[in-house]
Formats: sequence, structure tokens, C-alpha cells
Amino acid sequence: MRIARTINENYVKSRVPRGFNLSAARAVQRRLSALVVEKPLSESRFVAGLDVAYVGNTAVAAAVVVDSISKSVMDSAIIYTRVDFPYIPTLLSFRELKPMVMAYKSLGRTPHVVMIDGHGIAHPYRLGIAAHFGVTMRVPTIGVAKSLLYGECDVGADASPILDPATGDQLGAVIRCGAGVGPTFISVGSLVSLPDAVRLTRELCVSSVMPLPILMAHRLANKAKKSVKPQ
DNA sequence: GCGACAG
DNA sequence: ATCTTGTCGC
Repeated sequence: MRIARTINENYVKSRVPRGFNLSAARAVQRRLSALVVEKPLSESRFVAGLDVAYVGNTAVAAAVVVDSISKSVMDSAIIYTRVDFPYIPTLLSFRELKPMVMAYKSLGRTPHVVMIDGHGIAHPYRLGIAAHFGVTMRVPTIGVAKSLLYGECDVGADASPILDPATGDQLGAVIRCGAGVGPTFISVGSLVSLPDAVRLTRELCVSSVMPLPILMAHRLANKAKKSVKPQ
């Protein structure tokens, strides 16, 4: 089944907080996206996964490092922080980047690559949260999402490229991690190649739409969330 | 014309 | 994402 999505900028504009300069944000996204580097990974054994859960305006961000050989957890970290910016499609990093960076920095071990719950360059301005993280932190990142934000692809296929409807450029790939599981959307964040991103994601997808590192981070964040005072 | 839109 | 019960499937 072929799907295609574009963004309604008026909808985005209607949700932006009073005083937020949207065109300036778009300019920043365009400028940073030019810094995205696509290259093969030199090492990919230790893979971190990042995810964020919420209790009101408190973000609970978790980072988990998985050994892709043994599939075991090598390290993990959780941080809690207040967020003020709302969720708005195409502006996710303005809400979640800081919590993710804090969780990442709390790790005691430096992973070879970071998988992030969200898109990389499969974004109307080529700067999804995984690309934003990779460019600002200067570490290899891969964007892995459960649904498409921008682009067109065939979700029925075993593997299909995600194309930019405006330019025809390839933005990423959508794959199936198994029968009965939904599609997994993959795109480069920075400092990795798409083939490496797809290979590593396939390797770490164990009967789930999400790869092990992100899945573990998701569970950890949700577990930690339970001990946060409701607001 | 209305609706859809990573998390 | 989060708010929420029971219910269907493996």
C-alpha cells in the first residue's frame, strides 16, 4: 500500500506558542540540515536507544545501550526535566531534544551509534529530531519511527524507499520487521549511511516494530514514569 | 472543502 | 505522547 504525506504549514502555525518565531526556526532547521553527514559507520557494536515519556510537563527521558552482538544491556540512564514547548509536528526537537541530550550525557559509556524514536532527514526541512541530535552532538544517529511524517513510500513492501514528493530525493526506507508487525520507518540522522542504518535496525528488531535499544528505553522511561508525582 | 500530521 | 475497560489473539 502506497502512502504519501506532506505538511500543512498553516496547521503548524496555528499550534505554535505565542511569541515563537516559526520562520526563524525553519531557517535554523535548514541551516543545521546542511551539516548532516552521510557516511558508513566505522563501528556499530554498542548501540544506544533514546525515548521520552511524560507526566504532565515533566519529561522522563531514558537512554539504554545494547550490545548488538550479545543483545544484552550494557548501560542505561534516566533523567527528569521540565518541558515547556508543546508537541507540534515538524517541531518535535524543540520539545524533546534537550531531555534526550541530558539522558545521553548521563550514560557512563559512549555508544558507537544512537537510535532515536523519531525521524532523521525524513522531515520537510530535513531536520527531524535524530538529525538535529546528530548534528548538534556530533555523534552517529539513526531515526526510527512508527509512522510517517513526510514523504511517500510503499508500506506493503518488505522494504521500500521513502521519497521526497517535492524533489524525488530518497529520505529513508520503510521495512517490515516480521509478519504481523507494523512498518518501521528508518532515516539517517547524521554520520551514518542509510544501508548501515537499515542493516543495524533489522539486526536489532526482535519481533517488534522498534529495535531493541529504543524498545528498552521506552520501557525504562515508562517504568520510571510511575514514580513521578502526577501533575 | 475538510482532514491528516514523528512523539 | 496521554486519557482509559474490557476484550481479541497468539
